[in-house]
Parts: sequence; structure tokens; C-alpha cells
Amino acid sequence: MSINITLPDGSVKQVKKGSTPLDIAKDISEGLARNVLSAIVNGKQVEPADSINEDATLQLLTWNDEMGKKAFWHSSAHLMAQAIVQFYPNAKLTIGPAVKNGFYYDIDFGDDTFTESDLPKIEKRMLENARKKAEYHKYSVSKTEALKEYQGNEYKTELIENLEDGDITFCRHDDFTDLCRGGHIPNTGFIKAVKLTSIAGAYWRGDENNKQLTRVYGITFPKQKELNEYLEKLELAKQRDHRKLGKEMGLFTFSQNVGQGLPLWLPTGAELRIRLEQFLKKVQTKAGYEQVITPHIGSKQLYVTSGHYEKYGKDSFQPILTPDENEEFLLKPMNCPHHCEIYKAKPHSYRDLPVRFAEFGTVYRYEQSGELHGLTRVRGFTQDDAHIFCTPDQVKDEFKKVIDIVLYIFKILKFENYVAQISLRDPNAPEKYIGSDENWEKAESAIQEAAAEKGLKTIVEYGEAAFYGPKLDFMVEDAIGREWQLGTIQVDYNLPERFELEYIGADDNKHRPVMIHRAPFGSMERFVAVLLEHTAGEFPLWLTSEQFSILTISEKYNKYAKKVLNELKNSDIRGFIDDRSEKIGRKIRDAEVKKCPFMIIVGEQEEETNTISVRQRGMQDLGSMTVNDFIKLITKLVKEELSDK
RNA sequence: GCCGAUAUAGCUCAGUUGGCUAGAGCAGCUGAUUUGUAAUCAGCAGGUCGUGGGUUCGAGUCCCUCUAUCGGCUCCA
Repeated sequence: MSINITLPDGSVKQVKKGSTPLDIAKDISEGLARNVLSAIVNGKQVEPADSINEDATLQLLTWNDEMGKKAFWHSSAHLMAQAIVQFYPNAKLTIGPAVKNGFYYDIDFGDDTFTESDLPKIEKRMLENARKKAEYHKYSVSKTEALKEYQGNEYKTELIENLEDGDITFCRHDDFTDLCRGGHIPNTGFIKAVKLTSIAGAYWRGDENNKQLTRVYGITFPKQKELNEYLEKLELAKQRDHRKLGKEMGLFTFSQNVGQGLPLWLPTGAELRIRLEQFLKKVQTKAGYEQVITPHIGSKQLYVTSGHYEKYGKDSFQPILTPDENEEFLLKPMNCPHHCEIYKAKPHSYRDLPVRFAEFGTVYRYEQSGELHGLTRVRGFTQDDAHIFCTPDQVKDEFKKVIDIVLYIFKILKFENYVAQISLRDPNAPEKYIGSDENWEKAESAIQEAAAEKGLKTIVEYGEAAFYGPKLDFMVEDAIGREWQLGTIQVDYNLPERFELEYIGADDNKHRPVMIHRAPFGSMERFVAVLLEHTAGEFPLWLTSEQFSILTISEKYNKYAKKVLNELKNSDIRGFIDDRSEKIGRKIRDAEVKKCPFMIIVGEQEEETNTISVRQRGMQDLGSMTVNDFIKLITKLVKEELSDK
């Protein structure tokens, strides 16, 4: 009896009924068979050793496929669980999935303690067990049997209770059995390198009301070399950590005396931030935005009106104590209510709209202490906020204009890969949102249409919307492939309602405007952090604080250096003189370490010929030129960087 | 907030099982050197060992409290 197998290249192979993907791979090539980690039969992932009994399309998965890696890492989770149970027979296993980089297993260790120092022995045992090349066998188990097997393990019991009888499968390799849906590699021998990366607490089923389990993270590879490369990549990411770079470059700091999550911007960092703000301000002025300024606090009533107070609860707000207890003020966690009040300050005609109020507004949110992280998650931060008030007809167009601003910024700062995430309501939890269904539907379709018309690559997430409206967030990929959430745009029909905003239409009747919230950077803090990690601290010339440093060969040339400095300063080029009595090699090194883009060397030759010697960061000697030529060069480079061509 | 770990000079880090006056490199200061494309030499100064308490003849080291940081979980208007 034979069946037909269609391979991904379209070719059809006749094989014996009951053949496994591994058999078929072996038939194609012995080498391929050694690399097959998993297989997809008729669109469904199966074990490489599962037999195929009907005509099917077959895809063989190797280390190069996401699904292959998933099978590899999930199988590794079994291998880790086996080793852990060998040392801790009383440990209760729960779930152990593959994740983006590796896998984890959530385990209830009961009264035993399990710490980082226990990881090496587990790693060692995993490798010993892996060498047995034990095959992974998946088989069906009845619900009764399954429950019997996991008597005393309330977690697995809960999982089994939620499964249909007949849908329950176990997986066995060597002496170890686990409840498991599958997706395994042929045998443990594929796993040649193991690194258990960390231990963390995690709530059972992700609910903070549940018991906290110990989550053990790990990653495995088919070759030791690949593990080494992975560890090197991690090291590289560490070098780009904005907290490290921020400290080294003197951009920002934190103080226990000021408080947790409250960044202090140092002079160099403040200058950088101001430069970014000026850049955006210019773009926004051109796009018809008006600057407004509002206070850092607002009365509690403001947030009751907006609905934020009810939604987030009083603990999320940071209160200001006032002598009169009838007058309660809160630090503002967002700028929208203030801007609504500005809109209300005068009557509006449809002819005025859209109005666009922009403000670098500093807001305060009481984030849980464990959530704080460098500049990316803080308690006091400045949004590059703006609110656009427009007629319903203008929404889509305005939305598209905001998209243009965001894309322009990405272009200038060389964020080349991004997707737009459209966050809509969770259709199953309407109580989480305010506003009418009709308005939500209008807002959601406006976003989707605008994104489609702009040709954005989008993904749609349900349940990720803000409580007052759907949003579009830009997820950008940085220079080493990590994803960050930056700019956000939100359509809002609700706040205008709550604040009773109006405009007089052409029909002489009162109408309700629509509001668009937007922050292309997100926040200045977060954006600077992402920019640091993206560029590894090597900012573009227009943004960097020290565009050049003048390195003197000896004290004798200080006067000439000063003359050069003044000429450059007069042309708005930023830099300083390094006139320490150090050797030139030392000064170059220090400038390189500081990531200074241009080094200007002045000595006898230069003074005599009234020129400068220019060296570009990263070993490039540009030779000698006049100061004017250098000014032209810098001006040209900055212009190129800021051009949207 | 929860689980786990960590906290020594401005920065990066040593500091054995508790035991002499807590060390190094870099940065800083002073002096010498006056230098041609990635680290000149010498000297000096710098620390309530995160905070408060406890155990001990004796605590940077052991125990407890608090604070902050790190890795996660949860959360993110």
C-alpha cells in the first residue's frame, strides 16, 4: 500500500503507507534526516516519528524554521523537567512552553528552595540525559488515567480537567513522562548545548491572585558554537543598554533621595533632549500645531470628568496635599483633560477646525516599583503630546497626517523596520471601555482605513485598546533586531463627550468634535532610551552634543585652537578643545571612546598653513582642510541627515 | 505589589571559613613631560562598606528591618 506525499517544492513522492516524516527525509537525503527537528503534515505539526497513513503535504522543519526551533526548545523543556525531577522528586510540574529565545518551565518546588546556584548541576544532568538519545514518544491517555497519574499535582489536574477526554496526550522520553500537546524533536541527542539563563517568580496562569511558581528559563542549541554565538549576542546587547550608556555619556541619573523612577537629566542629556524637542517642534509647527502650556497638577474633579479617576482608581494618582480638604489636587498623569479645557476656553466654528494643541507635558504615574526600568518605565516623564480636535469628516485625514509625522521621524532617525499595531476593543469585555458602540466602531474603522491608505504593515490586537478609544502603536525594530513600542496615535470620541466639547457647524447647530491623541516619540525618556540602544550611543551629527573636539599637539597651539573653535562656534557647530598635556594618541583615544564624530588636530603644520587636520570617528583620516571647508562639510552632512529624501 | 538576586571610592570590581590601619584599575588633583592619529611617567587625595538594629571579645563578612538596583511575573491612561 502506498500513499502520495507532496513536498514543499511541489514534487510528489510515493511512499509506503505508515512512513514517518523521518523515513521520508532519510529517503531524500541522509544529511537532511539528521537535521529534521519536526514536521508539518497537512498543515498540522506532528512528531517526526508519527506515521502518515493518507495522502498528505509534508514540510520538514529544521533549525532554520521557527516551528522547528519551537519543537526543539519545547523538547528541551521536557529534558530540563526530567533533570529537575531527578534532583527534586517532590517538585510539581506545571507548564513548560517554548518562547522566543528558548523555553521555560513553571515549577512549584514546595518546601524545597531552588536558586541560581542549582542551575549548573541541572545543566550538567540535562546534557548527560541528552546523550542517551532517548526518543520522544507521544501517546493518548484517557482522562481518568491522566488524573490518576497527576494525583496531588493540582496544576496538572486543573489543566487536565479543562481538556476533553480523547484530547489528552502524554509524552515520554527516557524515564520521564509529561502531560503534553506535542511538537517534539526525534530524540534528545539533538540537544548538544544547554544554558539555563535565569530563575524568576511567575504566577500560576499569569494571575497575581494565584500562587507564585518558580520559573526556570533556559535555552538550548544543536551545537555548542551556536550557544556561544547566542551568548556573544547577549553581551553585545548589554553593551548597548541605555542605562549603561546613559551613565557613561553623562546623560541622566537617578537619586534615591529624589525618588524611585524619577530621572534627573544631566547637562549633556538635557541638551540632547532639548535638541530632540526642537526638532519635533519645528515639524509640528509646519504641520499646523500650536504650542500650549499647562500646569503639572489638576483638580481631582478634572479626572472624574475624564473618567480616568474611576478607571484607574485613586492609588494610581499621586495626590498633592492641600490645607483645605475640600480642594483635592492630583499630579497630572496625562495632558488630555487640560487640553480639553483649553479647547473650551473659547467657542469654535467648524471653520477653525482642526485645532492642534501640542505640549511637551510632564506627567506622573504611580507605576508599581517592580515595573520601573531605566528610562523606559519611570514615574515622572514628559510626553511629546498633542491633541487634535476636528470634525468627524476630518478624522481620517488628520490621522493620516499624524502617520506622516511619525514616519518622517523614523526616517530621520533610521528606524527602518516597523509595523503598526492596531489595538481594538476586546469584544468579550465591553465593561472595560467607555463610550457608545457606534463611536467605537467609527473610531476603529477610521484607524484601519487610514493605516490601509498609508500602506502600513499592520497587525491587529483585540483587547489592547485604551479605555476611551482604539489606538495605533508603532513597533520599531532597532539595529540589532529587538522590538520597541514607540509612537502612538489614538482616536477618541469619548472625552469630547465627557467634557462637552462643541463646535458650531455650517448648519449653525452645535456639534461634537472628535479628538486625536498622539505622541510620535511616546515620551522623551523612553525615546532617548530606545535611540541610545538603537544607535549604541552614536547619535546622528545633528543630534549629538559634541560634533567635534579640537586636539592640540602641544600647549603651543592652544591659541590657534581657540581661534578655530570660535570660527566653528560662530557657525553653530558644537565642540570643545582638548588642551590637556597628553600625547595626541591619548586624545584621539579619549575622543573615540566618547564617540566624538570628528576630531580636529592642530599643530605646527596647521597653524602655519592656517588649516586643520580632520579625522572622522572610526579611523578615517580626512586629511587637512580649511576651517571653512570643514564648516561646509558639517553643514552638508547635517542637511543630508535631516532631509526626507 | 509579588518571587529571586544584588548593594564596597565618581565608574568597574577584589576583599578566604568573622580577626591587624578595607585594596586595585580607570576617572580626579599636583608635578614632570610639549608630544603628529586609539592609553607618557611619578606623586597625592578619595570609603560611616546602601540604611537602621541585632549576634559576637571582634562584623564589609552572620541574622533581622527598611531603601534602592537587577532578572522575571503582574501592570502600562
